[in-house]
Amino acid sequence: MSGGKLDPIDRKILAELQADGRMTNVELAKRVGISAPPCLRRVRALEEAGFIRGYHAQVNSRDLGFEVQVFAMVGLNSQAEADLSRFEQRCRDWPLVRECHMLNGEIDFILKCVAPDLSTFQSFLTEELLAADNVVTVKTSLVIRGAKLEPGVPFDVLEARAAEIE
Amino acid sequence: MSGGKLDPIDRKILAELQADGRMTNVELAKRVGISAPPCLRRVRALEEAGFIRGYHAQVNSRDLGFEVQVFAMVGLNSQAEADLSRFEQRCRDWPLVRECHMLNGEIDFILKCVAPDLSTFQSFLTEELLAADNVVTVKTSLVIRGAKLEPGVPFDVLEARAAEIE
DNA sequence: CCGATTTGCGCAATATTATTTCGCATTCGG
DNA sequence: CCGAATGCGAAATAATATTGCGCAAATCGG
Repeated sequence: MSGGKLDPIDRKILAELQADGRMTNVELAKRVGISAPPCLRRVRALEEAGFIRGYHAQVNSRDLGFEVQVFAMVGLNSQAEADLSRFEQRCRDWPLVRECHMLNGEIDFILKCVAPDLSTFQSFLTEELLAADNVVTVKTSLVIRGAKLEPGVPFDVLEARAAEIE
Repeated sequence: MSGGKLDPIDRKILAELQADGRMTNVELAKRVGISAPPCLRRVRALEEAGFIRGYHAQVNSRDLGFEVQVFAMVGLNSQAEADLSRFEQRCRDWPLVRECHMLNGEIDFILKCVAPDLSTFQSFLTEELLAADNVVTVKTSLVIRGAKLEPGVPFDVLEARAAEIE
């Protein structure tokens, strides 16, 4: 695993842990075809090297009382790096904003937001987001339903590419 | 935990497992202030009841060779339920599409896509997405950088609300 | 208000799993 | 062809998960 390159076993480990992050190490080892100790060493190395950023339980936000999900497309006045960074920091400070991506094109940022109800979101929108420095336009779209929510990366595509490269 | 309602310990469990999905049960028990066996029982019950949908390792897609992330805003011709469902099924079948949300407003769907490189994405865009039945407009925006990527739900907001309700 | 039922805790015992240690095989550069 | 480096896996040990109770507090019908 030295030079930062991954062999097929490493990729299999990542794929399995992406699919089930609580799999026991013995089960994982069985699936990738090596014994438990080297398997654990590989997992630790992958964590250490940053290929694995963390493990998270996927909670059902609707059941938890966050009925509203919204995508907000934000346009800024100035795209100077300092202003972009300042806006990003704002987003990090807002708990209702779960994701913030800087985009190219007319939209500068897209935010994925959650809220317990519409009025909570509206308050956030008008009092926080629209009121924020440097924000010019915000277009929001309510999520009606999530049709696909796959975490991470398509490992089947990755394997196909890896096979090509060989 | 009977009627589907959550007590403060359950919420703490969810918060902790959302933050670190591989935490051992003893550590979790320690943090939420009960002993290991009832803690494990609660976790199982939360999984069973669907509050926890699964556990996933968060892999670093860029390091894995998926350099390109794109948001695609899709407009359809017909919004009849059958047509919406057909499009959603298409999205589920496309590995490069990781998320698909149905929205209100002029945009019908927003897709979060990944690809190893731009040309792979362009091929997907022209040969698959734009060529798909019922698709009228697709606006794409490249992700320049991800400024905030918090999985799940803001438990601090949840706790604040829970406190109000009491 | 009281006893029966329910719910949920935690101790203690057992089964699984994680982690360390170490020796062996393979690879690689000289 | 040889020593160093890498990575595997068996075996031993340390932690953890899981099960099986008994017990206490809350709930409920009378």
